[in-house]
Amino acid sequence: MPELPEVETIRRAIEPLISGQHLINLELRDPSILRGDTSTLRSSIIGKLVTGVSRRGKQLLLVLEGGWAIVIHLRMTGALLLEEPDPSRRVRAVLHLSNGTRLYFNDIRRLGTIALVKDLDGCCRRLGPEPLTGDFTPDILRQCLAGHRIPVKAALLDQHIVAGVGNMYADEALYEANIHPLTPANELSPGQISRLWEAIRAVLQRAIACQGASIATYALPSGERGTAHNLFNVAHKKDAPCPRCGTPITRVMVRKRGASFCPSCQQPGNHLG
DNA sequence: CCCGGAACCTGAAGGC
DNA sequence: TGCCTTCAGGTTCCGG
Repeated sequence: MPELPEVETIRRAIEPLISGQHLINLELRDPSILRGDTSTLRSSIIGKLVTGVSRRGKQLLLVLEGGWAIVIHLRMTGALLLEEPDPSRRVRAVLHLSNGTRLYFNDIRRLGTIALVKDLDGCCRRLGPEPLTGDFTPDILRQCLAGHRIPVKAALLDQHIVAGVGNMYADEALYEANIHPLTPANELSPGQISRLWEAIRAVLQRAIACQGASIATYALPSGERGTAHNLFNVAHKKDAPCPRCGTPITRVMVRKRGASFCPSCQQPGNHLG
């Protein structure tokens, strides 16, 4: 599933190909994926210069001249491909650039969305902090989690608390920080906050270096697969031995979401350090 | 604010 | 073999 490392990998791949080009056409093969005031906005972005490609959380932002932007969210099964896939029946939209580059928005389940926005700041304002920027400190993380009695696993998945972390990397970060997923977010000790902060950043950076995790349908724009899943300790590892202690990895449901963890290394009430 | 549940969506996997 | 149910997971919305 595309989380922050996967979206960042896609951003890095397409940025040099489309930045500085003009958007010739936004071909909508399945108009239902488009969000926002469609007809007016669509006509106002055609022909615009793409000034850059950025990312906010799991959202890919194609920034256009004049304050416009195309905001792409891949959700579960979305992909941006440089070549038309075969079969092509799941291509929902195609972006045509002035240098001939085409970006195929492929999405099996049609949960992914494309939004055309004028107010980029406004559309990202509700997201929590970016975990890989310099202003994300342990104290910022502490502030984000304060006041939330919900399980820390659920808090990490809430994009309004921290942006970009999804199910896989939340499980990996909690494992690396030795924190039980059901620990109330506002009951983490200073030491746990500090370890979790470090773990979130390490897990995400490592995954970016591996160009993302291709557990299911995720692929780079080139069609290649990422290799970050080879580093996973707990995510999608139910019943496998914990790399540290050998205890089989357990999977439980936390607020209707699967949570994989080591029941020995990540015990509740581990307020050590 | 806090929480649970449903909805969106399709393909894989499991039960019978 | 085939039908049926469940699950997977990101996000939003709605009700208590």
